Amino acid sequence: MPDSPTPGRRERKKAATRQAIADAALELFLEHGFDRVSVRDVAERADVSTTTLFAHFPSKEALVFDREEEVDAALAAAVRERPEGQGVVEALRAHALKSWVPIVTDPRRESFTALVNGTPALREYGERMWMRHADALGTVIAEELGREPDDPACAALARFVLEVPALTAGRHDPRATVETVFDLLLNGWR
Amino acid sequence: MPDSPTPGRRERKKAATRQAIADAALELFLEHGFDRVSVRDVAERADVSTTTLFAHFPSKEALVFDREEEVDAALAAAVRERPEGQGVVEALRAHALKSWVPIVTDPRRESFTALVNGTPALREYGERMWMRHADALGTVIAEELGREPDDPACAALARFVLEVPALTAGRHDPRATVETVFDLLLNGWR
DNA sequence: TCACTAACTGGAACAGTTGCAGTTTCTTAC
DNA sequence: GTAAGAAACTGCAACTGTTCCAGTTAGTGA
Repeated sequence: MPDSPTPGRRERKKAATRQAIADAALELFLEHGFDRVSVRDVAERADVSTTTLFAHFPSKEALVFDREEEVDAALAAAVRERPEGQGVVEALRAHALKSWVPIVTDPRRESFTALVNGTPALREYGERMWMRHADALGTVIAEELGREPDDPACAALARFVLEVPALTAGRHDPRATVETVFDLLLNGWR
Repeated sequence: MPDSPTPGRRERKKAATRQAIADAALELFLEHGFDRVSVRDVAERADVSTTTLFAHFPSKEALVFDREEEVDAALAAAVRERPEGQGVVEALRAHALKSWVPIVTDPRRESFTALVNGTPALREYGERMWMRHADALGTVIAEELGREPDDPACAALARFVLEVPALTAGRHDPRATVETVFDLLLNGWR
């Protein structure tokens, strides 16, 4: 949060435009379905040109996944600022339970989750974006453990941890699944 | 190999057309880069209409990943037909070392690998296609161990194993990476 | 040989995305 | 306060992947 003190009119208007586009998109997608709404429709509803829309979002799918920064930072923090003596895996388990599970199970997000899971393009885009954090997380883990930045075991751990949300998707008990998967990561197969 | 005995002229021609398209695509992609070649170019070179091209391949990316069947079958076989007393993880490790590593390290594939790894769209498409085998593999593992077909630990193991190729991409010693990752899967994180 | 049908064709159309030239609106330095 | 400069926005045309459609060609099987 570096720029709380009134970012100037221009930046405020820009943010407002972006928000208007995202809102229009979500509204239309939830009402008619992602595939039956064109980006021109979204732009129309938000009262901007499609050119402007693409100046704010790199793709149609990105309209749905607004606000996904801070993830890198949150992951890094979870690892770096873990309690004295706690292992990396345990720290990530705690982070998953505290930060991811509530999101998945939040009833207010139900329609949103249904939209994403019900649209292959969105689901895949979401997972792809999500997996982009793997490099950063792997590097942080390696750093924390004093290994080479591209240590294969650290890279593997990072990718495996990031698979967790995909593994919980559509299950009745996400919490239990998270526990199971982290047990596997910690203790190995058997 | 169910239809070796002369599949008839029609089927042979169809296969030839498909092959011509795939060949033309690879040739052009290797020469100019994936993004600088349009599907119309490919169709032109293969001397077919773009309509025909899309009758054989579901997307532009699919032109590159020809022939990727048998993967499900090979994975299932690796698990099911493992030696008496060998664990599932060890069986998959052996399969990875025997079947995947040689492909990645084959010098004849160098330019192909460079094309895929150098084109984000292709790399992501490849990984996505690859991950589609996760459900099947997870089910086979569960079955082999007498668990529920959607057992979370089995699903997790399947996804993790399928991440291995992605984890070896671009590393100087794929074999060592495979070993490291499977050690992690078998023994857990310390 | 003849009907049947799968493969192929050409072209139009649609949707996502980008480029471009020009306009509006905010910012900043005078 | 004003003028230069930059950023955001506009409208439109173009390109690309993909699909649709109506028709042609060429194996197939009776």
